[in-house]
Amino acid sequence: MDDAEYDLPFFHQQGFHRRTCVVCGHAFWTLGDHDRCQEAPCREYGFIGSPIFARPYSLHDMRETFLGFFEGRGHTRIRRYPTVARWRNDVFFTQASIYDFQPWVTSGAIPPPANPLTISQPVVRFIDLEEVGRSGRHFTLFEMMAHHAFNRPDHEVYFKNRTTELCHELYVEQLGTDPRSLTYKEEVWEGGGNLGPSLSVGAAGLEVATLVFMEYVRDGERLKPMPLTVVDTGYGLERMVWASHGTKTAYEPVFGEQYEELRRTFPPREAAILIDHARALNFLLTDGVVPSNSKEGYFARLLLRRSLRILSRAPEGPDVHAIFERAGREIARDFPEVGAHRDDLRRVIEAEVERYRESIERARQTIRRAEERARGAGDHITSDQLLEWYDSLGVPPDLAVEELKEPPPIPPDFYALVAARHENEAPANDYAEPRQGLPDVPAGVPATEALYYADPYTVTFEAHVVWTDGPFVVLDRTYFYPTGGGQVHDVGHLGDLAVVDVERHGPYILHRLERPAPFHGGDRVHGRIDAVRRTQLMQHHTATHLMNGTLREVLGPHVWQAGAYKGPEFARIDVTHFRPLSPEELRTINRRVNQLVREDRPVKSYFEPRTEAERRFGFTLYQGGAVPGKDLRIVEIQGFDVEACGGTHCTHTSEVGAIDILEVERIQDGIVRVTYAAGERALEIREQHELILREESKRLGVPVTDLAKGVDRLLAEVESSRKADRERDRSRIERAASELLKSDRVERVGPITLIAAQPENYERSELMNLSRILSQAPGTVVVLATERDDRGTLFVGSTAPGISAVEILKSAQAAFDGKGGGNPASATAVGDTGPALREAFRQAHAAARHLAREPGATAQGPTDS
RNA sequence: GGGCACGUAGAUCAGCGGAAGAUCGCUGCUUUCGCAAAGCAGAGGUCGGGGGUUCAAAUCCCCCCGUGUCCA
Repeated sequence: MDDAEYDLPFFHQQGFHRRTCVVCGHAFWTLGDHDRCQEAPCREYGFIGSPIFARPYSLHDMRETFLGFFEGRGHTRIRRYPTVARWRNDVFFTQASIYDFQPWVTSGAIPPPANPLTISQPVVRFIDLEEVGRSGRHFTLFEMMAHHAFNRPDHEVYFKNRTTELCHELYVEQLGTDPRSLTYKEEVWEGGGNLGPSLSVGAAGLEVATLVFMEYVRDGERLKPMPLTVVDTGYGLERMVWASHGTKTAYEPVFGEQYEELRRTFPPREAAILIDHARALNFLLTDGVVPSNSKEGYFARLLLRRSLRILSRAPEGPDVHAIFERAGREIARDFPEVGAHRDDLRRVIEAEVERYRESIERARQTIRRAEERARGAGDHITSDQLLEWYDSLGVPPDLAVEELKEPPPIPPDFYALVAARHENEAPANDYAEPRQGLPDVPAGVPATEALYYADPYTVTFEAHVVWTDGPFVVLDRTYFYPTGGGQVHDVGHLGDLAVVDVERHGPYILHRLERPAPFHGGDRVHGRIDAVRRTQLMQHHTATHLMNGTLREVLGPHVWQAGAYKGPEFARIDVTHFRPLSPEELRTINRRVNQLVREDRPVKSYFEPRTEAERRFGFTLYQGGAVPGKDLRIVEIQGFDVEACGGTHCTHTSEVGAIDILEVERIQDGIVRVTYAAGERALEIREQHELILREESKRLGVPVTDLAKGVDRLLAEVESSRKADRERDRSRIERAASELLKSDRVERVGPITLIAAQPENYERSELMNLSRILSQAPGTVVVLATERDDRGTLFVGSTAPGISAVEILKSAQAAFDGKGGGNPASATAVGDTGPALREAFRQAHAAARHLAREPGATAQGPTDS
């Protein structure tokens, strides 16, 4: 980055000079006479015991001071975004305030909610989890204070100079920092293909702000200026509060009294972890994360289980709910939504605590059994086993060691070894790929006016072609709905040609025709939408909002939409929930959702300024993911459900007709999927089902109401006939056995009873059973041969301990080219038929007779074996 | 999203290429005035589903389905 990037008029006006840090080598600007930048590790902390601000601040005071300062300087205060970044698929959590505006605002696709703006954004970072409680300054969740400006060529708000000036003014004039103690270190920021200069602001060893200027796009080796430049700043609120107190760690002023109290029971590190995790969980659960074994849910589980593990070491201490709720009440003073559904969150935590208990109990059993087995084998549990248990059973190594009589040592680098087990795994997914295969519309083509928002009922219209490319057509205005928001696209006709697909592409709506478009720019075309399909899509979409609201109502406000699909055949919604739905819950949901249909509530769709909509309805608006932009399209089912949504909807709930739940499944831990049909499709499916019921009841000859009984009867019949088959086989074999036992096939050879026979057409398993019956008495050797399906089978069974069935078999196998083997008790080989088989049988018989005469042959073996 | 582990009798699990098992529970009998308990006997299994390898698969391989867990 060019030095000139940092050479700001502000620095010169104020009399800053540029130095180079003797430690890190970075250039920095200062009014003082430092030879190094004022950030650790280049210099040690200097604010402990001597705060750098004029007075101590609480979190609340500092937040208000910051936001007020920027409001006083032309910024609009924006509400926080959820800590779960549902609007992005490259990350789970909001890790910086700028995440709120990526990718739509920062790419220029959608205008920011305000410009410039200021915000306090709680952010979650798991990268430093191990440092929490240890370093005295790390948190899983912290508030990133920020002021942002988005500059377009035609509208410059402010950039580097003003940003730096504002920052300096905040610290010096508002907070009373000695201007000579501040250093502005030159750095380069890079991320997501963009980069730009940044200034890291240090004071007394602390990095008190980062000022990032997103300015360039990397284009190979060259840098291209961005059409939209962005001021991205970050000020750690907890850090600022800490610096205002100058305490030993940041935890005292941030965690306050609760920290003092917990420290009476727990060491400082554990007390800090407990509160830190409780704070983060309060935000995460409020924002709709349900603890689970994958994705964002796992991080919530991790925090909770770490806390439970600590708490289990102090059984007399407070329980997890007490700590969680205490922390929640503290947060609710400034973020009321966090305290709003405490009972519901309590249930979520209870369910998770229960699962943890079960999981630990299971693990304990496994450990005990494994050790018994190992000891039985004269072996012991290895450190490697501890690793395996942690990975596959979730047993913390210290717990495993507690449980073992002879524990192995826990490797000092245990968690590094765990990480090593996972290092060859696929990396996390990236930004969403832009939709493939759509042509780029050249600049200058006017944006498509989307008419379906205002009027979802019109299905025929006139419009002008503004651009075409092969089968793709862009009109000046359209009623065709493009795939989006989980709703599939319309189909229909433009002129005589079928529209097979409709996609949104930037500001354009692309109609894809069945074949290349014969249109030219300026042509007037007649559009006709498949009204039946559109109506069905509208019914499914409105049904989905009804279902979503009902699920929240019945299951609790922890329920958030985690995905949805509205097609012409059926619709489905995935929601966060901590256990499968019970039949009673399902019934309640079914009743309620259809009641709402019958109530014929008005459904209003309208645009509203974002800040206003958020103020009125809160974050549950964003069920389909956060929608940036100044104005939101609101779909409001009167008195029931409000969501930001771009889909086509019925205007009254009765138009949905009816909703039939088709299927409920747990698609993953923490996510429940409900599939249903509405309107005409609900009727169709109901008719299909009824037809099936009627036909099947006719087939079974029972009334529909007795179908279950009929099926039970049928299954019982199947079962008993299978049993009868088995019984018949058994008695046939038993008969054969008793005939054999009476025949001259039985001979006594010394202490051994030898039975050799060649029954006809037996299966291998039948031979085995026959032999089993024949050799019930100990000291019996059985040799059997049979032919079936052009294969000869030779079977030897032995209950004489000294005589090995497999040995006898081996001696005869070659005679009929038999393949097989076995053990001393039983052996089988399959090979040729005819004379070869008879020869093998003869050899086996002879070998058995020979072995029986050997001195080692006994009828009774050692009884203890 | 990926790795690993696990799905065997009503329950908890063993077996991990050669003739499906243990414990508890269940049923019956013995014993008892009755209960508990004990003893004896018995019922209960398409070894999650589907392909494959093999003379032979609960066991090995592949694909599904389900559960648990760890990591991103």
